[in-house]
Amino acid sequence: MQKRAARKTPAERAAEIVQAAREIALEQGLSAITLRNVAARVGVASGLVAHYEPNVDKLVAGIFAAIVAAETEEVANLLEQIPTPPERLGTLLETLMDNSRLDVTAIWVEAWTLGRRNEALAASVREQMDAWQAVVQGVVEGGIKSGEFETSDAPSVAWQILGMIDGLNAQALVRWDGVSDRGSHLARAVEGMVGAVRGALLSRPTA
Amino acid sequence: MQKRAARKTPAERAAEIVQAAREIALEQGLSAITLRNVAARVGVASGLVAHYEPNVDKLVAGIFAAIVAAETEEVANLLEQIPTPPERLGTLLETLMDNSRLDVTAIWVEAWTLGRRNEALAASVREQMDAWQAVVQGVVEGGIKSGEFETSDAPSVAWQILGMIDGLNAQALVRWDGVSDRGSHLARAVEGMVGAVRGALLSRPTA
DNA sequence: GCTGTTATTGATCATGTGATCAATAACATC
DNA sequence: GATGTTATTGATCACATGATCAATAACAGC
Repeated sequence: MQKRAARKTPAERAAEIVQAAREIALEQGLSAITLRNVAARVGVASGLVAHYEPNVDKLVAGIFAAIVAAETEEVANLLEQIPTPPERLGTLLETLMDNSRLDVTAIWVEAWTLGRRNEALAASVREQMDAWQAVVQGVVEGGIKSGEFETSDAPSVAWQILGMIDGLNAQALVRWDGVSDRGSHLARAVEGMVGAVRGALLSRPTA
Repeated sequence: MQKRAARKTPAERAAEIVQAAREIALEQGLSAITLRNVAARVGVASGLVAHYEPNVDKLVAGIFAAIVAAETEEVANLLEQIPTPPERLGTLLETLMDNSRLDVTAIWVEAWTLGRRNEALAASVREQMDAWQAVVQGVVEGGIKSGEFETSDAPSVAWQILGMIDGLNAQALVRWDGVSDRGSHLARAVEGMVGAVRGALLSRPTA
């Protein structure tokens, strides 16, 4: 049993701390990111975490941004490989509604509230929302160009789609039962909004 | 300047405390409901609040339920006075999206996160979600009966509509700009979902 | 007016938070 | 091996939380 933690490169240690904070956020929420909590996970004194992260609020904001940006990028990359806009939008909905990202959803929801008292986090939230919106807007605009979508207001529609997804995911966080066919109901709603042919967004052939 | 708070009936004092907690929740959020905070607002010692509310977690859960239930009831009553299901659903969307209830939305969002560590609150959240869902489901079913809506799954559609509204409102909490015509975009989406004629949900004549 | 009930106080305890910093010890360099 | 740099510690501060409870004082009924 070693009393003192092994001495490491500042870069290494900093990475460890960020990683620990990320894990804590995903498992227990952003508000569980505390100096002592992170320190314990790394196996280090609390003072060391404070030494590397001069400000907890900023650490939280940074972790939030890292987690969410990774997801955005991942999905964006996935969409790039899909040829047609309707399929792309359908995949977007499907991917975001598959309940495999509920931990990230929980972080979004918590950030909305925490941003009220953490200005750095609030800024990160706005930034990441914009990033998401840009991705969705790109898909919608692609559909307009190809003539498969018909809407005059791609930016607003993109925001709307995002809001719907967030709301439905937040709902699933608390109450996952009672709702069947979440994906196809949403697909139908979005079809109505972007002016697509009914069923156009279903990547799998209609049953 | 009176040192000691005037002696009051337990019922009176209890009502004061609940009222103070409600105001704090709406102004600063559920997590601002603390013994000392509530006590200060009422103008009594912190111990007295603890005396009337043996458990802060339950107080928070109760305040949440009171605030949200009042809103549900208010909207339900409003809808009762509207004759046709499409108009009723349109009014529902309009009412919930008019940004006059953002304080209540903030409480919903916070409750979703806080429910993670407050079991009583989590139970209240589920309860109040069910109440909302019942209201929406009633409207949808009315439209099915009248032949103006066409969907085979009223319960799921109701959940879906709720989720969308919540998500869009939560979004408005953080970022109110950049989105125009939130109401009409949503109306179009919901029309697609309930199988209504396009424009059927707009209470005002289409421009 | 006296007396008993009880609404109210405020100090206290155990915890938890972020932040600070002198002291320590491990490592690299000479 | 000695020396200097610096990663690391852990005690400490000020503050906030929920909860408890003996002491106090205001009121009602006699």
